[in-house]
Amino acid sequence: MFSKSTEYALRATIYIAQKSSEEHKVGLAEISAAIDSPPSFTAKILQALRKDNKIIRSVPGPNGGFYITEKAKNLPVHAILKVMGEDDVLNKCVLGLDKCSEAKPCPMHSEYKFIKAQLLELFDRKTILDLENDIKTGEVFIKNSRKK
Amino acid sequence: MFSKSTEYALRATIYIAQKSSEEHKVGLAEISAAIDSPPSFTAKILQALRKDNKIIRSVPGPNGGFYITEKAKNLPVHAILKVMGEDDVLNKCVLGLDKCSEAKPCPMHSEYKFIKAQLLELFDRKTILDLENDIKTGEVFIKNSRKK
DNA sequence: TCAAAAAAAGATATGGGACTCCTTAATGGG
DNA sequence: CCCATTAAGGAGTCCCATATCTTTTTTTGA
Ligand code: FES
Ligand code: FES
Repeated sequence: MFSKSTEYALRATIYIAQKSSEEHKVGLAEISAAIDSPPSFTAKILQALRKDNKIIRSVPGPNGGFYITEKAKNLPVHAILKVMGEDDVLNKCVLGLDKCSEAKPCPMHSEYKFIKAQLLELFDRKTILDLENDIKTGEVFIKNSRKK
Repeated sequence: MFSKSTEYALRATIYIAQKSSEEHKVGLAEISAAIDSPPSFTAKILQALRKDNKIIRSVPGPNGGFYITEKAKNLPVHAILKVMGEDDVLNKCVLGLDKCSEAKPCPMHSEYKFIKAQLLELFDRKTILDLENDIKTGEVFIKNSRKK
């Protein structure tokens, strides 16, 4: 559904939300270990998220790292998708028409549109804080089991 | 959602269903013009669909081309996805875990699973014939408007 | 003020999807 | 039987997402 970059962005953001605060930041090494992502590549993605100035923040130097404000935790998943340039992924036509629209629908559209609406609603409603809480309260994961 | 190849495969199959029969086959040039896809690339995709021996058939030579049997028209969209190797696209985890499962769910899973189920159901229920009929009866398209 | 720590930035692979082109094989009509 | 027609097959190009490595900049704390 999403690119690797976006998947890492989502997982990293959730982890940062879980483990950091303005007083206690988390470093790149810890993050990429926790979400099982390539460290250098994750660095690039975190840079992108940070430059956006809305989602995460960072500070270099000793005891530096990444963190997220309580306010930013209320942003919906959609905000991350937007920064990652996948805002329109869900407006893509199933059959590959230029765009999925009521005006020029493909043969799948009349049935797909309801599912699409649910996806849009979900990514718009679910906040970073929600995802963080899910981890606290339920048996959910943001990392794969150790492979080999 | 799907790769370009798969999108072309779906559109091409629909067009072939619409315009061909065992007696009247349609050629590559006509197909790629009708669905607005690169001819040479489309040829590769049609080869793949043909080799599967389930979806479409073809005959070379004068008056040759591609066609689909009435029986094959009853195959679900899912069958095309399978041939194109995108069978598991819908079992991908939103956050990029190895697989989307109840056993090891990500924080999006509890809500996403219902949407996923609808997608799976749709691709399993909707047949090639259904899509063909949609074109006949409704205002739907399998090609973009001419661009410059 | 200096050194260590950590992120930022930049430069450089790599693999695969998307697409092209050329040659080969099969078919049917005359 | 030959030739035009059309699909099949194979080799190769291009670009971008993914990923790595190195160097620079910023910050902290001793
Ligand atoms: S137009 Fe194709 S899915 Fe909406
Ligand atoms: S496990 Fe992530 S979507 Fe199902």
